[in-house]
Amino acid sequence: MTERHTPRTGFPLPWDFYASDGLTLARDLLGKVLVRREGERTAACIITETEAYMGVVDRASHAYGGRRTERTETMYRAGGAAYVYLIYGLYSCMNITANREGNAEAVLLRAALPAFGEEALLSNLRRSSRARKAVFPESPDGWSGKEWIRRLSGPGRFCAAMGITRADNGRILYEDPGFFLTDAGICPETVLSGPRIGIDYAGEDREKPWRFVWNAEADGWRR
DNA sequence: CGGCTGATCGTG
DNA sequence: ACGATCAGCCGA
Repeated sequence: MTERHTPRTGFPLPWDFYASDGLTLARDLLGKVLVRREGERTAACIITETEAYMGVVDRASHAYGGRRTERTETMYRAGGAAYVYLIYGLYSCMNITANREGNAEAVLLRAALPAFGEEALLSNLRRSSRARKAVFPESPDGWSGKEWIRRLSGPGRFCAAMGITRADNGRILYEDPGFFLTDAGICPETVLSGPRIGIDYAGEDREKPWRFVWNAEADGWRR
């Protein structure tokens, strides 16, 4: 858990990286590195799991049927914007918009591997756990190894670790020096797809295999 | 393990 | 009311 160097992983990915359709972007995001600077602190992680939400015709999408509200407005932005919303009154979920303005396609970030700034990631997780302490007095502590990685899995936990909240909604990932994606030269090989999680209400779109998981360990990634 | 449950609040 | 969730607990 020692910081050795700042990630010299190159430059923010440009706007056209996000210009493809949601399904393509969902796959392309695997292995990319999300970097977030907050003051002095920098945290970064490697994206390992995504879900595509395919606009106004997708029954699972917040924008289904062309729904345009204050919340969903961000989804209609051109590719490269962060769409962050609060779910169950407790957790933040982060999407990245895809395609052109008006398409309302977006990719939910569901899991990642810690890449840099583990001090910040860990303290963010501790803080978010503390919020639950009022209800569950026993606070988990001393996470390590497998347990630690597991804590970056799940859209809510991922956002909690990275410190992402609705304050980040609408940030443009290709022109924000404090919040961007970069290509670290990671090329995921072992990628599985399957149905999306938690969308039982989506009728015929429930089974669409629009969730993508990179099995990093199978490609030789160890900690 | 797997399945259930309750927390909690913005959005519509 | 309800949800693109999570953690804890219970039973097997």
